[in-house]
Amino acid sequence: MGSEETATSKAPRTERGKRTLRKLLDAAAAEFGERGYHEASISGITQRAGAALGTFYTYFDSKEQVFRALVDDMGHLTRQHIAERVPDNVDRLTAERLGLEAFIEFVREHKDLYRIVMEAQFVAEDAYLNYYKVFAAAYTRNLAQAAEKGEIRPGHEEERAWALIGMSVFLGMRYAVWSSDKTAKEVAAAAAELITFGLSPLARGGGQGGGS
Amino acid sequence: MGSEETATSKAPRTERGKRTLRKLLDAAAAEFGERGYHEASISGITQRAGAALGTFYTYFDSKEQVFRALVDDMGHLTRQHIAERVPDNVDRLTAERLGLEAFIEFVREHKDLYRIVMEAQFVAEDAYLNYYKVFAAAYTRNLAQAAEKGEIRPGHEEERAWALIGMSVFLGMRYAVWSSDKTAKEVAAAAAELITFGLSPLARGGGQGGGS
DNA sequence: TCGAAACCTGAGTCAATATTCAAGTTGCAG
DNA sequence: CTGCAACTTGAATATTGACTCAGGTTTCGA
Repeated sequence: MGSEETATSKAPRTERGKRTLRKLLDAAAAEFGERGYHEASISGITQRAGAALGTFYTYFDSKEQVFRALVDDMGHLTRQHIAERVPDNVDRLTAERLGLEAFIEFVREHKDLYRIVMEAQFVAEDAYLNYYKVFAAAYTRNLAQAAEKGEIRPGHEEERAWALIGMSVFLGMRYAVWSSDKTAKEVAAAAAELITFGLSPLARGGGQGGGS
Repeated sequence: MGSEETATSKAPRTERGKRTLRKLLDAAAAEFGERGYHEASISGITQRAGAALGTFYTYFDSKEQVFRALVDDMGHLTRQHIAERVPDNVDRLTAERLGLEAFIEFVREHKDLYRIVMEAQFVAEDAYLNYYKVFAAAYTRNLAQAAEKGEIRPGHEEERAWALIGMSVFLGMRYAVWSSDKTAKEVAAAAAELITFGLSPLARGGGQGGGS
């Protein structure tokens, strides 16, 4: 459905307008990311953008609207970044590892924006819900396909999808937002091992095989 | 050490005072849970509690302080509920399943309070951080012990702990907060299967041999 | 029973800030 | 060049809600 052009009436019509809109969006991302939705102020955004307070309302209807725009944008960027890093001819288990690695890297490069997505849960719940539902649906489908091909053991794809998303989000929070004391590769490798073999002592030989 | 008694000076000294404090805490939990931190108002809390606005400040210094008190309380309640449901003589893999089951049940019975914990990330980040750090530390220790006993394959206990916590949180959000279309048992069983054997098609069904 | 400490009350203070608007300034088509 | 639409400006408006306080009521030990 039309997730584009949320506010046609406010679209810029000149070059100058386009430049200003972009400055405002970047400034908004920085302001929301640093201070959180409620601490953030429109005047903070316009100051960062080097514009006057009133200019904001030339391009947006409200504080919440910019916020939503940023959340949606974030969904696209995340999916795009992961898709770029995961060739679609690899098997599911490899895709899981590469995907998680790409995700952690992405969060690291966009801490501010990622915070915005998480906060959306309390500011624009429907946008948040949508963000993860889209992810979960795609994930569930991928798992089901992999099960058919015999790449993974079949069963409970939906629960697995949510479980795996939760893993990614928390690992991202812990190892990308809060601290970067391990590389994305390391973390992804450890998690991939868990995802692939579980905790059972019976699987595999028993060793780790550690990363690089 | 002293994580108790955040505001000694404001502790109630009579029976009436204790009753009022309790009413305020319950009212605050309901108000924050339903409306979120910023939408919630002190007057909303006192109205629910059937008290006057000023009474609030007899027991709390600020809006944020009650909120923090609730987050801390939630940590205790969660751990307690899980501990009650997980006998400590069972092996780790069983404990994982029972723990997750208990967790989902708990979230279901305390949706409002659980929302508060999640929102703490943006209102009282240090309280939130602490909440999960305590969990992760205990989890990491449990995994390490289990590894020593040979109940699970050793390796990367910290990453595993965060991954498992993330799974629980997201499964709780999806299957307890957003919808209850599956029983806690079902969800826990599906996740436990993933945790135990991973996604690999070789585990379980395929005779792994392995055993000594 | 008495009085002081504890507690309760709610109108009023005060700061913050989202949003509006009337008056400019700039860009561009003709 | 001209003039109008697009854009910018920032002071003013309006609302909201956390927090205070001076004066009353209740509790409870002595």
